[in-house]
Amino acid sequence: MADPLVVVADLLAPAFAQVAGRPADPVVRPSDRADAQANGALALAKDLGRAPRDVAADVVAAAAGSLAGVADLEVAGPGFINVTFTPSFVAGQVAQVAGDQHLGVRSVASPERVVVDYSAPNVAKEMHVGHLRTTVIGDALVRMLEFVGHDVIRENHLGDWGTPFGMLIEHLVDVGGVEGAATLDVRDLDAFYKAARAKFDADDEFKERARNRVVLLQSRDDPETAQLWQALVDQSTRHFNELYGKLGILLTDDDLAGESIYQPMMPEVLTRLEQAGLLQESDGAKVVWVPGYTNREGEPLPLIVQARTGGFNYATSDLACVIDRIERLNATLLVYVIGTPQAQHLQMVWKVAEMARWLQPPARAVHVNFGNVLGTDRKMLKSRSGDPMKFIDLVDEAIERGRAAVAERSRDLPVELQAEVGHQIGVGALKYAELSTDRIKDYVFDWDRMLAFEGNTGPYLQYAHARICSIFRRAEVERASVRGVEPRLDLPQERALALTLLAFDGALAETLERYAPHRLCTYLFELAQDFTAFYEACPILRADSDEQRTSRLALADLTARVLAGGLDLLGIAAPERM
RNA sequence: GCGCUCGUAGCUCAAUGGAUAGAGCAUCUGACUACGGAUCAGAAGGUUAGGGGUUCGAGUCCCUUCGAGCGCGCCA
Repeated sequence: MADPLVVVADLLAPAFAQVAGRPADPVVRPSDRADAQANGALALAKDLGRAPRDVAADVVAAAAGSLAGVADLEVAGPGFINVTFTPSFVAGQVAQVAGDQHLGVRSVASPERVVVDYSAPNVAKEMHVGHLRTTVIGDALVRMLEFVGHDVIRENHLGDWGTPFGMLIEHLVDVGGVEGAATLDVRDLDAFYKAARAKFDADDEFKERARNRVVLLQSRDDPETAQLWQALVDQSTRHFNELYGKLGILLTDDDLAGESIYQPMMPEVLTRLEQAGLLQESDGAKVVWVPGYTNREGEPLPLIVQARTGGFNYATSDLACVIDRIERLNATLLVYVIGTPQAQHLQMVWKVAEMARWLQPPARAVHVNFGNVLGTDRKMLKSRSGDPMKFIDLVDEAIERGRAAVAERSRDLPVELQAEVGHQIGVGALKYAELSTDRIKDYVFDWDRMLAFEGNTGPYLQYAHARICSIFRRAEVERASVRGVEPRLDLPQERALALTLLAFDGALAETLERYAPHRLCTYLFELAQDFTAFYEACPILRADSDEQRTSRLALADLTARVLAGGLDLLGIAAPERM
């Protein structure tokens, strides 16, 4: 309960209720013109048919004198109530946060079981920039949801099923079968896929083999086919895991929930749709008509759950997936971190799941969508060959650039640390660039900017953190020793830093409400800026007195912990030296 | 044709319907021996694509025009 906004909201609630003549909650928000601003009077004035200023004045009068920790309440503008805290109140709150393992972040009132579906690469296909987005954003959300107390299940919805596997498996047979899989160059899965596709298109005999192989695969009772399929999956996941490892992504083999595992459930999905009276036939296919959706000709648009040929498709498997997550995993919140182009498909699947009463309150599904990654030419980011940029190339280049920067600028860093720190900086820059802008919009990918180490970048935040660690090294003071200290907030920079430190909880809450990691990034950037301003204006090691020095060390320590903690929630390392 | 998303400073981006639209980069002016200069203080830079509407109040909501991108029946 350290967030001053919450404290003020609680304190003002009785005054609002008194003026309203009924329970009424103030809307309290941060403000750059005061410590906090309550603007509930504006909405209240409408209900009461009175002037906002008068209502605000009444609230202030009703609250006057009863607010511990508040130095001033002032009616401003069209009816805002500006709140200014007493320095001792702010200092006390900071000391409380500093003494809290959780850095003042409240856990959610009612923890839920949450499934986060993210990354979802395809077997025998190279991951590209699109996967970078879902992987980095999804991973950050997982960390944050867990931090506030939810029970989070990660699911990597691997693309490991479907008709392409006929040609992939036959191609694997041609290049050496199961033993051949081990020798595949995992760095060039696309070449494998393309070779298979080329043969499929050019060679009728191969095409026939591929079709037969799909039948064998789907029958699920041919050991040789299963073995070949497994070899492809294993080889691919090895590659994915290598990437996740380099990038510091939480996903492991335990989180794999590929499309293949839902195949056995497909007939049941149809049966249950039938029982619910939703299943219809159209042009020989089994479909569910979804209200509100039309096709090119303006006719109703169905969700096809069984093709004319009898095969199931991804709509069916996504429905099975919803059932599985709700009924087997007991999840109440399904988070899908998937690109915007899938929006209509997901909406239709969920609509059907609702109509069938599989997906109903409290359970609900959320689409955490995201825009495209563009090159500096404002067109989709492509490699030189014209294909989408490979994920692995981006990660490797980030690491390389991070290391180059460290080698150039951190010569005094022990050599054995340089490679590690360079890696952390490169990966941090890449991830921060992904996370720091509104995910819905397209964003421009620019190495030079993300690694410029200036402005709103990962390295800037890491630098601010490393500087604080450096202060403690020089001061030869144990970080933990200043942790109970209540800081003195004499200078404006000290006060500003303290207030920003207290806003961590609110920033994280807003981030999760909107599934918008860039909110947390913006907060951390402001915190780092406030710290450097404080750092310039308030000498720490050369403070006027021991008391002041300890006070400032305490502020510095808490800043470092919030920075490192916040970066950790984004999946970014905070090295102590760089 | 229908539908969805986006359009904010030269560039890259912020802004739960709230006061004078904020940062960073680039540009310009500065900073006692640099507690780590990967820094800080300041200046300049805007008809929020155009038009209309709702509201006490609109970058934000609604309508419309223009521009960019994406999706729309048996691939996933």
